Formats: sequence, structure tokens, C-alpha cells
Amino acid sequence: MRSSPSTPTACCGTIRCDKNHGLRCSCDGSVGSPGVHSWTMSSTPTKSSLSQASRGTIQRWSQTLIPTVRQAPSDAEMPSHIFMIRAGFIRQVGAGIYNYLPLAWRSLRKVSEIVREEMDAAGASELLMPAFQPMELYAETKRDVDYGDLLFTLEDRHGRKVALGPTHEEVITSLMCGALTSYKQFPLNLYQIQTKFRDEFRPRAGLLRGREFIMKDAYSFHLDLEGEAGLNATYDKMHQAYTNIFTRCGLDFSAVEAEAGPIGGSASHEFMVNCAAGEDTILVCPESGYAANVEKAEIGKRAWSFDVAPEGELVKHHTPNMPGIHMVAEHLGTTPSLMLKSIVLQTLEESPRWVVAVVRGDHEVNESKVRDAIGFAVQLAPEKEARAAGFVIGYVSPKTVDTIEMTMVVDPDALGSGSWATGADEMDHHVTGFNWSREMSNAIGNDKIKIADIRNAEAGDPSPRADGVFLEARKGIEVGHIFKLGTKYSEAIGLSVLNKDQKKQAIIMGCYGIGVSRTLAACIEMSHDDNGIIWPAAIAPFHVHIVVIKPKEPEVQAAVGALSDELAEHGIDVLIDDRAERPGPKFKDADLIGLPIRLTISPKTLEENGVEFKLRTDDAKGSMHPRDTVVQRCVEILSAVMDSGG
RNA sequence: CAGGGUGUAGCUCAGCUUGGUAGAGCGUCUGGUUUGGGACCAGAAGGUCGCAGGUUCAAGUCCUGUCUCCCUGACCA
Repeated sequence: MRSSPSTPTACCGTIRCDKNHGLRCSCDGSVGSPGVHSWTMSSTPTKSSLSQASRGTIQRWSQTLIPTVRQAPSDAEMPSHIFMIRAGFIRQVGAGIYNYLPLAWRSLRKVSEIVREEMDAAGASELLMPAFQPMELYAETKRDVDYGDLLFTLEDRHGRKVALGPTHEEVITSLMCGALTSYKQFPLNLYQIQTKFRDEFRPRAGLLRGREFIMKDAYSFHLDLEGEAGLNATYDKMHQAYTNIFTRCGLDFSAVEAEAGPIGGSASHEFMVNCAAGEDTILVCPESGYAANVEKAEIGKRAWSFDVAPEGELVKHHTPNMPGIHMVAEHLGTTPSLMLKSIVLQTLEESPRWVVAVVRGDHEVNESKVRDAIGFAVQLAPEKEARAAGFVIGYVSPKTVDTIEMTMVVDPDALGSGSWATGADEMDHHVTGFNWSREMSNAIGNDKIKIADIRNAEAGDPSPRADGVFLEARKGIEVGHIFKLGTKYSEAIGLSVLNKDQKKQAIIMGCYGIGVSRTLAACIEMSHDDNGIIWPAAIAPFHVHIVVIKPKEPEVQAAVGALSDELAEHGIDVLIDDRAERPGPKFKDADLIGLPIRLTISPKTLEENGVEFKLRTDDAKGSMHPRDTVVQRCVEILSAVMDSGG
């Protein structure tokens, strides 16, 4: 079993000390003496950490904090939020701020450990940077503006402005300015697992979007894109490491192509946990395996032509006070999919130029795709300026290309009909019967219109990677994101070294994030039933849940002690429910917490020399299993699911 | 940030319209009876009604302000 590489010493089942401190419980180590643990410095050291390295943890319910509740606070709506509170994993402190109680912390540590092992194996080194970051660092990269209110800021007693780190590109880049001195040091990949702070507009859904959350972030440094030491090689390694991490965590996930977002950079992938309740939409090609998020997804080749026969005259209609395309469509007796939407954009230049993007009424313009199509970054034009230039905002039609100096880009799907409804370039008026070849002959003849994929992809669009196959939509929760940053930060902060040719060269960077606490929540969203959580073994807080019926009976205590010891010897983490509760609540709580294996011991099972065995995934009530082989059974099952990444 | 909602016991909520002794269920504690899927009986503890002003003889209830938390949107690990 690959779990628990450094489990703390357990004596009587209570874990209170780290193995290296030489602390031992002064009780006799027998299991039948609950409540008499006292901790003292021992004159004889504990067994070496080596010999105990693979021993599992034994934890008694009565000696930890697992405040399960029957009714979750009305605040909680998402299953992960509800169950984490009901099962005693977390408690809320403020909006987007939570206590991680012992069960949650154990799971978080297990995720972190998997992350560490895979990152280390991929050649990265762990470090820890401060959460406090001087604001000046952000001024250099202008992210104080880009991040804006998302940045938690505070002022110290001297009036110095400080930010609580939402990520650490600035800090690590400036660190490297003083530490990276030679081209011989590349490549370098550094990571940390740390609490991050983002003043989210709207924190929600428990750990899914907190204002304070645990994140693994890694940053790599290179002189080249290609080659063994290049960014691309490390990026691929990280892609593989992430695949390993989420597989080992037992998650059902997809790696999808993504937009780089405000962090900047050239290429990026998101790792999404697949689940219907996810807030992100991804599009997948069932044939080729292509997957991308909505912002990024390409659309396959679509046939188009300006020459579609007109169906009637161009007619002007009075359409006052109709906000939204749906109302206009209704008034004109048509549907948004038979209308043209002309969005006025401008290039992000010192003296911006006009760009008009035309899509079908039911489609959404994608600014990144417009950028790719025309070669310049664009943004939605400020309404005032657009009006001043002659655009009748709300009633813009493609005909504006004849009267205003601009670049016009049209999506192929906006050409599929011979008769469109669109704006009349006149306040409070629309037209019907708009025909491209008839109305736009001047512009078409002068080659003033560009045709390109400029809209968000949707389910049902042709796949960009397989002919005749259509994209399907899936929902997911983003748990990881990797970026090729390029030189954005190194140039802004002035990170460079002399290369072999003694020339100053900016450093190429990559960055790689995993939402550790979000992963926990996403896992529960993905894997639960009406009764509670269903943990994958690898990140369950414990592997085995022992329900003790009549825990005061000496024979029962002895049997539980022996069984849990034996399980721990095999590296299995055990939670013993030794509360003086009736069986009902114990079984309910076991389902709620959702450990992979439940073992029940009672005077009855002892009589039969057995243990009741039940997997969390079993619907039945569990069945009797011979005592002498039950440990082996647990080992086999846990090994099997953890090796297969489940 | 915009729109909507909320705040009374650890949790879920009633009480507010029409001002007059602070309520219920669950949970907790004590004693007893129970003991394989959230038991039963008897008893007990627990709330400056988010906060600050105001109106009133009297405010959980009416008025003003303020804060909190939640939901819907754009952003993101």
C-alpha cells in the first residue's frame, strides 16, 4: 500500500505526538483502557521512524472531534458543503472561511502528500513563500490593477501596503532575480502548498470557492521552449504529473484545453473533475478525445456562402423599448437563431480601431477568437465612444461596414439563411428580410468582410478534430490549471541571466496550480449518495471504519484493539467508533463520513468468531466475514482500488 | 459590485401583520429502561432576539441606520 509514508507513532490508538519527539503515552498500550492516556517524555526513544514508516493510524472517535449533525445549516446547498458539515469535516467561520476539522485535515494531508510525491517525482522542489506580499511587487506587473478587488490588501502600522497572496508569480520571480545567476541552473521547477487569499466577489458552496483556500502552486524557469530543459518539456511533465495526481486521488477527471486567463501566457490546460453539478462547461469530441472549455473550444469546419437566395423584401419595423434579442425576435415573429447580432468591439491599441463581430442571434461572441481572427486583442467598445462614431448601439447591422471605417468579422453560422432579422442602424428600428448578397454586395465585392470562427462553441457543433462528429457538453469542476507563461513576469520584474553567448536573456516561465481544498469538495460532488460521502480510498481520512456495538464489554474492547492493531500493521488507517451510542446513529454516521470499508464488531459477531464487513459502495447491510481473514480482505481490497486509482 | 433574501437556543424554525412574562422540534446534560439502521420515560441546562440609535409607560415585534450570512450574475485553484 502506498499510503502513510510517515505515520506518527500510535500506541493505544491515540495519535498525539510526532514520531521524532520521543513522546510516549504512559498507558500500557492496551486498548481496553480508554481515557487514561498521559503523555510524558520517555527515556527510551520510540521505535525508529523507519520500522514504523508504513504503520497505519488508529483513531478513536471518543478522543477526537467529529461533530456530526443530522441537519445541516440552511446555508449549505451543494452536496459537498452539506456533507462536509454534516459529517463533521468543516465548520464555517465567515463567508468563504472555514475551520478544517480533524477528518478534513487528514484528507487534505493525503491529497497534499500525493501532490508532493508526484511533484517531487517530476523533478520539482518544495519551498514555502510568505502569504504577505508587498504591494510594490504587484505594481511592477500591473496585477494590482488586473486583479483589482480580488486582491486582499492591508496596511501595516507604518502605512505600508501589503497584499495577502492570491498566487505567487511576483514573489517567486523577484526571488529568482537574486537567486538565478547562471544559464547552467535551468530548468528549475519550484512549488509550494500554501493558503491563498482571494477576496472573491461571491464566495460560495463551502470549500468549492473560498476566500481562503489551500493551493499547490508551482513555477518553472527555462531559457528555451524546446529541448530537454525547455518549457515545453516541463509543461508536458506537469501534465503527466497532474494526470497521475488526480488518478491517484481516485477522481473521474478530464484534461481540457483552456484560455490562459489573467495570469497571461500562451498555452494552458485545465483539469476538471467530471460531475453534473460542476459550474464549468467543457466540450468534448467523443471520437478524437479532444476536450476544451467553452471559452477555448474550436469549432470544426462549417460550410458557408454569401449566395443564399433572398426570401422577400427588406422591411423596416418599429421596435421600441425592447431590451434583449428575445423580445425583439418575438415582436418580429421570428427566433434569435434567425437574427444577426452585431457586436461593436475595438482593438486594444493606443488609438483603437473599430471591429464589428457578427454572429447568429443565439450565439455568443468570443473575444479571444476575434483576436485570433484579426490579429489584435479586442474589447467591448465603450458605448459612448461607439455612439459618437455613428454606431446605433442596440440596432447595429452589418451594413455599418459601408459607412464606418472598420474590420468586420462574421461567423459562418451567420450566413446560413437568405433572410435575416437584424438592426436597422436607426434608433428603435429593426429590419427583416436581410440578405447578405443583396444588401451587402458592395462590401462583399470589395472583400471587406472576413469569415471566421468567432463564437463560443456549443454542444452539437462540429468537432474540430473528427469529420462528421459533433461536440458534446459536459459539466466539471476545475481543480488544476497549468500555464505556459512565457516571459510576461520575467520581463516585468526584470528576471534575466547571461546565456552561453554572454547575452542577456529573459527567462521563460510556466506555472502550475492545484486547488487542494477544492479537490476535496469536488471529490464529494463527484462521489456521494443520499446517505453521505463515498471516499476514494486514497484520500479518505481513514481507510476502515470500525463500528463497535456495546463498546463497554471487555471482550469487545479486546477484539477491537487486536483487530485495529493488525490493520494498522498493514498500513491501514482505522477510525474506531467507540462512542456509547446505539447502533442506529453509528451506522448512519459511518455512511455519512463514507470511509471505504466498514467493519462491525459486537458480542454477536464475536460469538461467531467473525466481523461484519461492508463496503461503502455496497447497498446491502453487510455480511459476516471470518475474523482470521478479514484483515487480508481489507488489504486486498484497498490495495486493489488504490492501485487502480480508485 | 448589482439584484433578491436572511439574522430569535448548538442546528432547523415559530413568534412580528395587531407592541404587554422568550417558544417548539432536534441536539446537549442527569437518572432510569433499552441496545443491529438516527429508542423510550422522567428531569435539567441553554437566548443582552445581529448591532446602534429612535418612537413608546412598554420593542423580538414599529421607524432609521449599520453589519452579517445566503442566493442569482461576471471572475477564478
